[in-house]
Amino acid sequence: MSVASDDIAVVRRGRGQRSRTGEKSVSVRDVAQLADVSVATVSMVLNDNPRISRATSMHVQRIMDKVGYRPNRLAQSLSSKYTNVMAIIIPALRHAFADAYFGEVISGVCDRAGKLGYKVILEQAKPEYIKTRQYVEIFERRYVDGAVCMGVNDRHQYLSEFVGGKYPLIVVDNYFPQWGLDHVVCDYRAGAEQAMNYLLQLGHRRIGLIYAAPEIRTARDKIEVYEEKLRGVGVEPQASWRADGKFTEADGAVACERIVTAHPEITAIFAANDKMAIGALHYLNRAGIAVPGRVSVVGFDDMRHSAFANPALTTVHLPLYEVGLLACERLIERIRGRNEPVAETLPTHLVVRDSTGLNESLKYEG
Amino acid sequence: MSVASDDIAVVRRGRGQRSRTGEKSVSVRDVAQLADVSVATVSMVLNDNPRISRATSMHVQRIMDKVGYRPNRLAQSLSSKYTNVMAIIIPALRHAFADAYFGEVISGVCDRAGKLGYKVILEQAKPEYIKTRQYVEIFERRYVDGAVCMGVNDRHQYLSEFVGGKYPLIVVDNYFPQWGLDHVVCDYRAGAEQAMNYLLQLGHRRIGLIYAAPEIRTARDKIEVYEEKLRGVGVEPQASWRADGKFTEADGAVACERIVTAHPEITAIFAANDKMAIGALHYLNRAGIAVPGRVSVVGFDDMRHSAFANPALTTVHLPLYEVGLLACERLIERIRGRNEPVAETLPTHLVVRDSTGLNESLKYEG
DNA sequence: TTGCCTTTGTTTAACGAGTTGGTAAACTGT
DNA sequence: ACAGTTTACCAACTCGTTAAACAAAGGCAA
Repeated sequence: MSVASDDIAVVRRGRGQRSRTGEKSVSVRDVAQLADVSVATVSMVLNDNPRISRATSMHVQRIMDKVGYRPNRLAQSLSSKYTNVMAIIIPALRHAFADAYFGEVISGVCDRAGKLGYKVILEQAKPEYIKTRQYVEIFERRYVDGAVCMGVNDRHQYLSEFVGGKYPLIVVDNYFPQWGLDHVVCDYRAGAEQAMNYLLQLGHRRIGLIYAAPEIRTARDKIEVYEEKLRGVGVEPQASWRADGKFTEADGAVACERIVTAHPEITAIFAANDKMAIGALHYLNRAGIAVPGRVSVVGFDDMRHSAFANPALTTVHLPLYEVGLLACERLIERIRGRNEPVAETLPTHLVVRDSTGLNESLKYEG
Repeated sequence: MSVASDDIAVVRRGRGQRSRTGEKSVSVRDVAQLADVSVATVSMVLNDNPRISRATSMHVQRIMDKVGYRPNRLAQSLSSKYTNVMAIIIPALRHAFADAYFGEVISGVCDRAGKLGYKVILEQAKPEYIKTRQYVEIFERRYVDGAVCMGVNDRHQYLSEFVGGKYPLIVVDNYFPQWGLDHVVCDYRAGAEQAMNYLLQLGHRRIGLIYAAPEIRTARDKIEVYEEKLRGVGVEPQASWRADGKFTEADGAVACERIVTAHPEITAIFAANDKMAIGALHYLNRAGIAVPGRVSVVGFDDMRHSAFANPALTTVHLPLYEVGLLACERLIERIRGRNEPVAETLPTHLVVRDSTGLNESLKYEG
């Protein structure tokens, strides 16, 4: 017996992965040997295959616990078709992850993914990234099973490569009806209507618009609703009532200044996101223009800190965290085999705070 | 010749991984066969091993391009010891990724990681995550080669498992001298000194403190410097001059209210981060307390939108993006074999804006 | 001509799992 | 006691890549 045990050592010769510090990690083979069963049995225990008896299963489990066996995910994925990893692709803006907008969605995706056994990798779609087709490379090289794609605009033709569902992809907060992709979006039109209706109710008629990124379908929706709503009350929107704020505080402030100085008759500003709205508030404060006394401001997104702006910002709440949760779920369904495209639209609502008030000029008119 | 070619088909029987849509992907074997060389040669071409002649290399390259061969990363990692993936571990705060503080660091890590050929996965250290030791599981199951760890506090004993460098880990913005881990931190003490020195220069003596998370070493540093600096000018800091703002706008506002109502003699507030400072500004505005007229406010972090607060926030700038870049670099060095711990400290500087001014009460005293 | 590097490959065994056809052994029914 | 069935498991191969050991041919000096 004692001599024969050498054979075991011989069988294991050369095997056993060593970590960078030289420790060997335990594999199925080790467990199988210790439990005195075949590797197949261990594998089946691992995936609780009904072909294994409860007794054997418990026995093997105990051994696994004892030696601290952890199945190597690389080996698992190599043979199993799935990696259980998804990518989040965000645009290559400066310090994009520091943007609360993307952050909320990412939080949602990560929370749900973690719960469903998926890991999440982060990808930034820089020009170089697009040019070298990395977005498809991550699939071909088996980094991920699927991708959540945010902040894409109409010029991003690369999305067309995902038509047909060869590689699972879900688009967040934009939609491409022509391609039959999955998407999860907030109801941007309804949100814009809520904002505009409220301003109109307060008596505002000459309303400025700080827009951004008209190459994004959902951003264009806001512009269109703005125009429709004004025309709905018989006001023809002037081209110079609007300016591009590029979704940033700084450019939002500049846009606001441009609009307000050129058109002192403007009594309200609709900003297409909170960052620009906060930029606008900042300019108005500096310029000594009372908010909401002389000019009302409405934002869009309901970022967490917008409630703490001075004055607290009235804005349209977007369920971005929920969008993330749902996008993650739908993506996993697609990974698991669904083939018909789905399109989810989540409701928005207006959050009234202190940056909006009655159109004061009404007092003199009425 | 034509008959013998059947053998080749026989060799390939049963091989070829199929994607979920049923297409077979091309492997080294396919390339080898087409190029009429061995798989080893293809592998060596891939890693441009000098043992391969230029001619053969070019020939194989051409075939790879033609058939669109993409090496399977799972298989590569399985045999190569490295995964080229790193984790970012952040605390389990609600919607943590939407926090600009973490976002800046994450941006830095991602940018540098992408450039150096690493992918980044996101992990949230929820209680459950800690309890089941997932932070070590990601190493044992070969998800990652290393981890960047943010927002850890002194109660997070799990970090002690990384002592000795078995698994590469780098700690951001906190330090544990006793464990010999790698860290990259901002110079929190210097930052706090810059803020306090400035307030003292402006003539403030009765200064309130909105602190948070004293279980974090770097957060404690700010508190200690606050006390030291006050004592340095002969003022004994009162316990009730301070309140916990929990790093959020809402609690920052509450903390500010508590301090200011209990101590009307206070002329300045030092907040341990910008979010709490913005909460404080919000409260002060609502309460009709002039900033900086009656109370000055200094923040900490220099979040992007702090410049657009009303009034624009004076704050201590932290090079968080650079911290991310550096953390990523140092981590990769550690992965590649460095064994001595490193500790990097990055300088901060004060950004003076509009929320701070001379102590007005000096007028009456002087 | 022999011996010995170099250069340039190839053969083959890992890496650590999943999977499937096959088959002893233990039951069941008669 | 014997055929038929079920249970419980194993051997052997799979996935796609790396790397160590081995081999053949060419160059060059003694």
